Amino acid sequence: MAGPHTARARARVQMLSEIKAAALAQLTAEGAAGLSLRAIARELGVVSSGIYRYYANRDELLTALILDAYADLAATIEGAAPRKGAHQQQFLTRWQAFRRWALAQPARFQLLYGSPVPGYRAPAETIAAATAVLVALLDVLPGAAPEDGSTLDPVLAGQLSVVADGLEVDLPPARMSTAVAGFAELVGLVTLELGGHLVGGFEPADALVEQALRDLADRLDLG
Amino acid sequence: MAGPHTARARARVQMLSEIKAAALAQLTAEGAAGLSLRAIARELGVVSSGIYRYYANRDELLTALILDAYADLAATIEGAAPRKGAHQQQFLTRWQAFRRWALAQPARFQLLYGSPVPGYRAPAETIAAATAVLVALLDVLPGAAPEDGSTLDPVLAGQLSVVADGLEVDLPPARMSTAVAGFAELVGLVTLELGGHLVGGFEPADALVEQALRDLADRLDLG
DNA sequence: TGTACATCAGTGAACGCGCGTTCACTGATGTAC
DNA sequence: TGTACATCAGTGAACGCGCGTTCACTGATGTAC
Repeated sequence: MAGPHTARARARVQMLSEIKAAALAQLTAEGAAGLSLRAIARELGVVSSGIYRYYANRDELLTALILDAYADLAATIEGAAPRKGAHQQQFLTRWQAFRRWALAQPARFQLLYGSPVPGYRAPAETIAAATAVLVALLDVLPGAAPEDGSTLDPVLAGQLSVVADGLEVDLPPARMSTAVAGFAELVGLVTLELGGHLVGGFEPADALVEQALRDLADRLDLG
Repeated sequence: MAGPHTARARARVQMLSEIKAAALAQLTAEGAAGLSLRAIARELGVVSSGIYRYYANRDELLTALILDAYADLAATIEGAAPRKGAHQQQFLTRWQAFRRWALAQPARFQLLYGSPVPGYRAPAETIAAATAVLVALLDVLPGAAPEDGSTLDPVLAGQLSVVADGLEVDLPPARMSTAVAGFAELVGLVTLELGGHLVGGFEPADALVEQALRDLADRLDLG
């Protein structure tokens, strides 16, 4: 728990982060499935078995990369707009920050929201880390309930309450439903954009996403 | 172009499809990055170099799998609801068919909409095949323009018209915008569901998706 | 209907490459007295 | 401040494995006359 007090401990911290940096570079070039401990060792000028002083195996390194990415993404979103001022502005800024982060670092986005890495089984800690992102997005929505005469399926309403409680956000089921669907919309837009599915029509997709988010803001009673 | 008239030609057609079937099984087990010609050959009881009589290389096989998947998905959507009767019913049935296909064959969905396969460069034909899916989804929307006093960014409106023309669907920009965003929403919902991002809250996500699609239908002036 | 030739599916060996992980080791760094 | 011992980062060799692709070949199938 104590910080790095010795030269050895400081070197260790540095090496851990160099390994992750090299891994990220590889992720970008090859995708998660191509992540290779030997290639990382080569990159760092270290013999391949040396990596095992730092990560017990490939999966453990992948987990570290995933946890880092979730934390970085959540922090980026939060940092993009403080929780004050007009809700709509906060909303647009934060949700667009999600996209900007993904476009700037597509490999990390794919690591989090892309195809599952074959053979890798995510440990439970990653689920907790994932929620931080959703919380950062939902945290700027107003909690006050709108007229709740909506016709929501009772099972769904129950699920939505449970999730809202779990995330510790104060959103009524109807708005929560819209917000979760909106999150899926954002993930989908970025996925399509990165996958080149919007080529030939939109591209850059800024205007399309802007419009989608403004529409979403309306549905969330912001504005 | 003529069908298989000789035993040799018939055997060839059969072998092509056996290779693709084995490849699909592998895709399911290992993901696209783990697709191996040697493993396919082993599976079919053929020496590894034998595969090269059928596909010039790994990329060519991948392309064939992608083209097949797009075609199958588009056909499944079209087959789910004929173009007659209430628009909203057609819409819900077709869009839900997209999700059902994806849940039934997650590996194929990931191949189309998941992380790009490292080292694989999709040829232009795949783009054409991809549009068939979108057309199948958009084809059931009514073409009549709603009141078009919408405040759409003119650049975006232009892009939307071009895409609508390219797809040969008759949708005004405002509705096209909603439809494309809605497609992203569907892709995102399925992506999150398959990625296990909805675990602990929704799951099965049937009610969530149903609600999202009904909301979307409203925005599209169906119903 | 029969024969000569061309096509092509599948073989088997090889090339050159990469991977994750284990293990016994060396030598430098850190700790306790 | 100095010495004896413990820790641990990094080495180098090895195990056992898998991959895509090329090439010269054989023998069965198909075609033209």
